[in-house]
Order: sequence, then structure tokens, then C-alpha cells
Amino acid sequence: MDYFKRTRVADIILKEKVSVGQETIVMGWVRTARESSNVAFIDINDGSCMGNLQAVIDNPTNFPALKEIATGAAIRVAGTLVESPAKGQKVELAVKELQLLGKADNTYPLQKKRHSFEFLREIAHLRPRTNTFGAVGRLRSKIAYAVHKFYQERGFYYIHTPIITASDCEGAGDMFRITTLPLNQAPVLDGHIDFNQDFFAAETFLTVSGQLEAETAALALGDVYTFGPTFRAENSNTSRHASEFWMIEPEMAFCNLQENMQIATDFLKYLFKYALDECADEMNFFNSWIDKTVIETLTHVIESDFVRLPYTDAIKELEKAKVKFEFPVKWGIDLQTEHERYITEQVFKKPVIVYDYPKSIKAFYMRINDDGKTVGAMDVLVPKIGEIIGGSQREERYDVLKAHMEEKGLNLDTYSWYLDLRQYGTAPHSGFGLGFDRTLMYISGMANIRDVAPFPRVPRWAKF
RNA sequence: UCCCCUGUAGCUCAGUCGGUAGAGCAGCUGACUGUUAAUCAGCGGGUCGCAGGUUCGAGUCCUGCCGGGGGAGCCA
Repeated sequence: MDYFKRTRVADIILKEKVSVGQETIVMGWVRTARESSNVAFIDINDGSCMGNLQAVIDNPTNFPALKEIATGAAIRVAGTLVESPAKGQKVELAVKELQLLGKADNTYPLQKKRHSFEFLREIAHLRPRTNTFGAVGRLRSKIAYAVHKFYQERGFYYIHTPIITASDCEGAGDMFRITTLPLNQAPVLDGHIDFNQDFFAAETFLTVSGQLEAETAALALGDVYTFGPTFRAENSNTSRHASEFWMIEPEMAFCNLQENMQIATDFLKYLFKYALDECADEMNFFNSWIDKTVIETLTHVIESDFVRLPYTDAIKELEKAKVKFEFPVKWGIDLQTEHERYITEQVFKKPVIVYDYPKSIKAFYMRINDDGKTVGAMDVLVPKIGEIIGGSQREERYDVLKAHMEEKGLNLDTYSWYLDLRQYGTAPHSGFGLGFDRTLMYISGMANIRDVAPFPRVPRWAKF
């Protein structure tokens, strides 16, 4: 094969690395083929970029392979790069050799026409060959790289927290069980399943968050981040929830809540700017075909100062609102989607960080403020989605944490290692979580999380 | 889990008052001297999600189940 001799389409039409007159080999998949008696055109896409390379065949009768070449076929073409006499493309390939590598017959499900995303989900193995899913795939890769780049440039260490866990990051939702016990005849002891006989000699689950483990790393390596899969067994049937999704969780030692907010702000702006700068073609595509406001929205966020608003003030804003909310507002409630969107879209019209939430509605590990009623939690709210980041300063005081855990009815034995962190060399520290797939939805304008994950897992769907 | 919508050709959909199945695209065949999701002509294509019920007769009305979408909750 000519793997090392082939030129990627991106290098030809985007980066213009090939000059006119040069002999070129291109391999890819046929998007459309148009044939008349004296000339044939084949649009080739090789996944390297949005655009296709137009291959031109001047004397179709000399290329019998053409008969079998239809949308979806994999082909190899060799020829000379020439200036295109027609509109639509700067350059094209004047074909000298044409080879069919893998044909696609008339059962190939992708048409030249637009398909519904619902249909494409059922052929998740073929949908990356469409413009939209090709663009999503490239964006996902680039943004994943940008995540690492942001933290690595700032001296953070990338840590791998366990995917199989025996502890529950409290409040983060239902978990998937991991077991090798036979489901129909699990060993029973005193009326309960005897997990001592299970593979790990303990009850184990798929992780819902790497945060608690990340804290152990932060209190040794200083600044760390996780970036990996997490799992929720919630029966959530919405366009924003998946049962398996990727999350980024930075954790910083010697960092308070306000400093945490600054990192969250810088991080979001960095990712959005990276998308606009490094995925320009894809972003233009999304802006034309998916959501005509995405570029404007991202640009606005990048240029905005994020408002920092204490929860108590947020409640005041909501109370003086003229709109009627489905969920009535009063101090102590958790903010609903409608409240979050009202604050960020109507009141401030830019990202808002709400912080110092009531203790009762937040998790046990959040640092209790001096008022005794609120904790150092923060949520970053952005227009169009609402909450995109949730984070907090962690409780570093042993006695306070222990009392809070007892108050919430947690099993101290399970978390003894977590309490140990406060027993030995404790330090103020903070962190937050950003859902990677949701970030991609925000950047691309794609409305359903099932369409930004290559193989989404949601209730009743784990195909491919 | 709750509320609303929806399921008809490979795809996107129409189908009126209950009267026996239709369009565009795709596909196939042919035409065409540079096309751009080419164009033009012709052709084939259906277990109307599944099961039951009402009726002389059901794609259409009713019940149940299953699938899909939107919104809410939970959350990221």
C-alpha cells in the first residue's frame, strides 16, 4: 500500500502543501460521483478535514473501475494536482490511475441527502462518514488535546483514578454494579448477598467521579487533573445525560474557592478559543448547519468577564424577577434549570458563577463557611445550557469534616482514607468537574449528547 | 421516573370523513462536452412498529406493549 506516499486531503486543500503540477496519491471514500460521456467527477473525503478533493477523469471509457464506484466506496487515485477551471474548488486532481479498494453497493445506507440524527444513531458505525459526525469526531479529538494542553502548560499532573471503585462519591447518583457472582444464585449470608465471595471480596461499582481519589493526588503532587470516563446508572432520559461520559476534574492544593473560579474561567475560555482557532472549518460548518449562533456565543463567552454571584444574591435576583417560575424561589432551594438560565440569560446575559450554596443541598466534602449555613460550592452557569461546571473548596479541617459526615449519615469506615488526608498534613484545596461531552455540545451546537459521543450509552441503548 | 409528541418504501414525509398505499430523494436503466447534494427520461420498490378490540370494512378509531423525539426531575 502507498500509506507513506499518500497525501491527506487536508494537506492539499487546507494546508496547501502540494503545488500545482505535482504527482499525488490520494486514498479515501467517495462522497459523490458524477459521470457524463466525456468527463467524470469524484468527490473524495479521507476524514482529514471537512472538505473533499475533486478528482477529474477526462476519458471515463478508459477507467472501467468507474462503473463500480458509487457513494461510500473506498478508492485510491493517483494523478496530477491541477488548478480547477470551474468554480467550487481551487485545485483538483487530474486522474491517471483509479483503483477501487472497497466497493459500496446500493445497500449503502448513507445518501447524498441529509439524514436525521435519529436515523444516523442507528448506524453509529457508519455515521462518522457524514459531514456532521466527521466534524464532531475531529472536534472531540482537538478539544481533548486542548484539555491536556491547558493543564500541562500550567504544571498540572494528569492522574488516572480508578474506574472500578468500592466507594461512592456521595450524592453523585446511582452506580452500576460490578460483579462476577452468578445473578441467579448469588451467595447469601444473613439474608444479604455475601460480597466477600465476589471477585474483589467487596461490593464494587463503576466510578461516578474521580474526585475523592484526585484529592489524594493533589495533596501530594500539588496540581492534578483527571480526564476519563465516568458512569451514572440514573434513569435520565434527556438530551444532556448519558450513562457513560467523560469528565475533567482538576484538583488544586493551596487553592481557595475564588482561585478555583479563576481557573474554571480560564479553562472554559481556553477551550472555546482553541475550538475557534484550531477547528475553524468545523466551527464554520456547525455555525452554518447546526446552530447559527455558536460562533457568536463562544466569542461572547471568551470576551466576557464572568459574574461572581453569591447564592443569597442569586435568590434575591430571582425573587424580584417578573417571570413566573414553575418552581417557587426561596432561600434554601437548589437552583433549577429555569432559574439558572434566567440568571445567566436574562439578568446578566453572560456567564455567571454562583457560589456559597446552602449546606443542606450540597455534598459532604464541601468546605463549611463561617456563617455555618453555607458551603464553598460554585457552579458556572452559561447562557443556553445553564450549569456547565460544578466545583467547591474542599473541607480540610478534620473535625469539621467528620462532624459534617456524621450529620449526613455517612459510614466513616468507608471514608477513613479520605479522613486521613485531613489527619496528616492537611491543606486547603479546591477543584471542579466539567463534563467533556456537554462541553462539546456547547462548542458545536449539537443538541443531543448522543451525537457528540461516538458510541453513546444511555438507558436502553448500549449498541456497538 | 413524570408530562407532551411520534412510529407509513432504503431515507425524509403526505395520506382528508374509516372505503383497500402516495410524493421527493436514494437505487436501477439510458441520455448528456466541466459537474458541484449535476440535470433530463424511464423502471422497480410496502407485514402502514407489535398484539388485541370495534366495524361489512382500520394506515386512519379504542386498549395494551415496544421503539423514537422534545421537555422536566436527577446531574456533569
